[in-house]
Amino acid sequence: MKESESKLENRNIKPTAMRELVLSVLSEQTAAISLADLEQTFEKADKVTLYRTLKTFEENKLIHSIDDGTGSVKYALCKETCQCHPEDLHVHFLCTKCKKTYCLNDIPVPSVNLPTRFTLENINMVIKGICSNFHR
Amino acid sequence: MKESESKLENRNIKPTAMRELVLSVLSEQTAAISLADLEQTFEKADKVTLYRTLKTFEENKLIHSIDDGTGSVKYALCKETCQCHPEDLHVHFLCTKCKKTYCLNDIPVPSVNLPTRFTLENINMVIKGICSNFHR
DNA sequence: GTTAACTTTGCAACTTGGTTGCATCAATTT
DNA sequence: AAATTGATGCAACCAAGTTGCAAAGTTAAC
Repeated sequence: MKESESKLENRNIKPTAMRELVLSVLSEQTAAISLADLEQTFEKADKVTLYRTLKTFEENKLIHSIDDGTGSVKYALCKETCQCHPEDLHVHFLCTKCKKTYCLNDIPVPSVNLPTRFTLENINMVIKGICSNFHR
Repeated sequence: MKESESKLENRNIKPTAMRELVLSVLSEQTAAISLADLEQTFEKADKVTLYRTLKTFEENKLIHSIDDGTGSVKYALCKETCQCHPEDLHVHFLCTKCKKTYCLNDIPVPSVNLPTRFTLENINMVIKGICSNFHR
């Protein structure tokens, strides 16, 4: 069995050809990509199918979405063990020059002392700035 | 001179009637509000005017915007001294039950040790969960 | 192996939030 | 008062995301 196949099945996603393709595209990325980005890597693929594929992946925690404030949601692969719980989350970085959004996998989202009676479910932390590609 | 007038002028915003009205609505809020919310508080006001008013306010740092991932940007008043620099920023909280977005003014955005060659400009940190209104 | 049941895919069309262009109106300046 | 500048309002547009439905593909049952 192909690796992509088992990755999908591990997350209880039926491994169709389309899904394996999308997964492989996602695996190649160094930055998070949007639905539109994904669409453009395929010459001929329906936006809606890709959209639903991403939704399925996200629901099953194969990928996570990042709202970086640019108006288009980005997606990136989760780590094998990720359950998308607060302790699994990492910081994201949006470069205002190159417009790319990176997972800073090594930087966990810092914990916050919420006032009592506030229950935490999820945290979205996006840092904007200039990335190393523009500092060289 | 009215207080709202001077608040506007302090931020170099020409105090028109419309702008004073919008400012007063913003002042009344306990949660951040969207353009659509704002539109509804006025019986008769053009969406575009309100939109541009918010833009002007934001550019001049009278208010700040929060992208809470709901698909509509929210706005809230800045503190008097706010320059919207990283050290001025606070955490925001989106309640998944009541759908309101609150400024947690007392909780500064925690500082993050970025890898070298990453320059920080801004941070958006939104915590999702359930707010006190639903814990009573 | 054929039929039935279910899932995925693809097309069209729509919704919503945000945005721009342009004409009009108000206010400030000379 | 005429001229310049800025604010407002209407219409129309744009992009991202989303839904409905039919066609194609897959799986299961007989």
